Amino acid sequence: MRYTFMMPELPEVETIRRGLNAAIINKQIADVQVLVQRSFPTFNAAIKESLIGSKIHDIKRQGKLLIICLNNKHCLAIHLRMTGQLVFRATSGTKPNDANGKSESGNTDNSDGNDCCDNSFGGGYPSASLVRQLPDKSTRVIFDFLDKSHLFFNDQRKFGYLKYMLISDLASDEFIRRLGPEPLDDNFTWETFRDSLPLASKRPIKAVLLDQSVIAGVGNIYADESLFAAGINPARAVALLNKKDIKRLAESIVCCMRQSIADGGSTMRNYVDGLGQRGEYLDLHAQVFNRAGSPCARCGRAIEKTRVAGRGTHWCPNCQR
DNA sequence: CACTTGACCTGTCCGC
DNA sequence: TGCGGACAGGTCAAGT
Repeated sequence: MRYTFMMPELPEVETIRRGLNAAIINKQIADVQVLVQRSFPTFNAAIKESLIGSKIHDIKRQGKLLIICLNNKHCLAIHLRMTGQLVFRATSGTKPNDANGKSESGNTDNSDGNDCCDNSFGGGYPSASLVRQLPDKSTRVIFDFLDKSHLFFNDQRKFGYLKYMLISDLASDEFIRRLGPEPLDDNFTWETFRDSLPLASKRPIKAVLLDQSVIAGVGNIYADESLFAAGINPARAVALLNKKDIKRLAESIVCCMRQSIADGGSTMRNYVDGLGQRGEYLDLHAQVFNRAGSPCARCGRAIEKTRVAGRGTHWCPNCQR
């Protein structure tokens, strides 16, 4: 089975949060199955007992971390890392005419609304033509709700994880405690960003943007895109940025992320043709990511792909100095 | 101390 | 067609 992947950075996680918010609030958990222990390392009989019977109360996000709050003072903190997905299915099983796999006509799924909400959150889910039966081999955790609907945590590469904890312990959680400012917070300003940057550092700005303690939620796509938008060479040392650069960069990060959320996030679709799935940021608005060799929208020179901070990095050598 | 690299995984793509 | 190897990216541990 081939399907698209979401690249879960802040806009994708926010898109998922909104979709789940519409789909699972107030649903009561009837059962939990952990198929791969490492995806939910602390899971045990006591946690299972605590989860069963609880209701989904709220869904929050901190950086790339999704937090499902329950009505029992606990929450599930979920990090999707790179290939994690949360897929809601209102009923179990697949569509009758899905039985022969991935026919091009699989749009049947969209026609009857809520039976499958793949496309509702994340954009990384299979397009309508690729509805797959769940669980599948990437399924790690299954939440069964009392109304017979399900939430699947799928994660091909097993890097993502679930954590069960008291809501009151969130603030002291080591991962959350270290997160830098949230670019989408109302009180986020370029000064906030500046104060969080290691201003004397010789590290490349791209590496620093990927550091979640500097700014929360930026990953490889939005690092590249916001550096392009700000006209800054990804390899430039932070110490060589001036006030104008920092200001432009802060604005670019916010702008790219807002645009991406409006587009439903980013989906890597190099495996399938698009058939109406969400997550169209890369198609509609990305300027450099995955566009090596294509002409720069600003100057026409070919976009290059190099390696910065050990990551594939896309940029325009002419526009980014 | 500052910074970089490798490990964790699995599936896909590319070249032979 | 099949196989091996490079590659993808978020985070943290280990290395320089």
